[in-house]
Amino acid sequence: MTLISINALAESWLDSLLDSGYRLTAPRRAIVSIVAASPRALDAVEIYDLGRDEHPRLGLVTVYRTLEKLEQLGLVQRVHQPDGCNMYLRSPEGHEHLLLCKSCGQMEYFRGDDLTKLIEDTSRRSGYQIQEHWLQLFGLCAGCQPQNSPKEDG
Amino acid sequence: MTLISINALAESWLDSLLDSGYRLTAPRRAIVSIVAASPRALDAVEIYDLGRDEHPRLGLVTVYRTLEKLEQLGLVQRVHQPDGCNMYLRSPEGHEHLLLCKSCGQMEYFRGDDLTKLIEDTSRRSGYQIQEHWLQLFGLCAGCQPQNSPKEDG
DNA sequence: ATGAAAGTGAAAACCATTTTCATTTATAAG
DNA sequence: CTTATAAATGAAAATGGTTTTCACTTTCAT
Repeated sequence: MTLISINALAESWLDSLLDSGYRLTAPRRAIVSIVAASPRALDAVEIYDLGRDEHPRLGLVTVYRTLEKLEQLGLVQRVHQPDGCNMYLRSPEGHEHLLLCKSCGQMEYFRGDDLTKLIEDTSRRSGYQIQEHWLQLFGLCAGCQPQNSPKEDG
Repeated sequence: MTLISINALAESWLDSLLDSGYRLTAPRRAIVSIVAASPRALDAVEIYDLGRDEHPRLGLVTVYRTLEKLEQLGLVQRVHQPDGCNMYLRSPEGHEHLLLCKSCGQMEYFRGDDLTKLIEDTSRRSGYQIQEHWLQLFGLCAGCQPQNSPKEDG
């Protein structure tokens, strides 16, 4: 994703906020520019710290409130961590799932087309009407894998 | 699962605790009997409340500490909720995934055999070495679905 | 410019979970 | 059956991410 398209993404988020009746403020612009540009999930405090470079008076509360709005608009996805905390990541196009590197925090989306069948099968067998699902894979990205180790059985 | 086998399950958990060098105490017996017998995921406070019927002096802290041990022994599985809190559920036999009813809290395990292929494919395509995964489906169990509503597009 | 409503941020509140620490208890040894 | 001791307990306090409160500021329509 180039700088130009990242800026376009941030602009489109600001447009969405406006379209939904929200106002454009300096704190929101700072938060939007950071989250739209980040290829990895960030937690609220990271966004807060980065945001204060751009807008020193920024408050952590505003970070949470803005993320909540961006999530409601479907622009940002909340990522649940094993420790119960949340990180925030721009939404993918269409429905994809998350792949997170436990070492560097890098994330990628991947398409889970196969999952549709799994969910349908499970719904049929169990009788459940399935409304929502979480699939997150955790591991080591290519760059974080030990380069020298003999191949392992994983 | 019959009463007899539930009691056997609780006994086997107590044996596991002993085998790992832990002591058997009244609070632990109460917690084990509740969690081993429950077909649905319970949160810490639910276990605390149920546990005090059996052992009135039980403390919430002990519930957390015992659940931590049971989880480490692989006997209990922690279920992450969308709100960030945790519930606790006896572990399935082998690797299965969770299906939770958003209405009544009933849960079922289902086998995600198909997921193995998805994970392998994703690992190959992304270069990630995948170590862990979460798959949880949320919906309405058969009993909680609106019986009278006209069929919907879900 | 002006006013009303939305937005902000510091501080306080919240709440699930964890830590602290003095007391109690299970277990092994005698 | 005692006794010693290390583990376990529970009340209270601490923690830490997140949310609420509220007085003040800012946006935007007029």
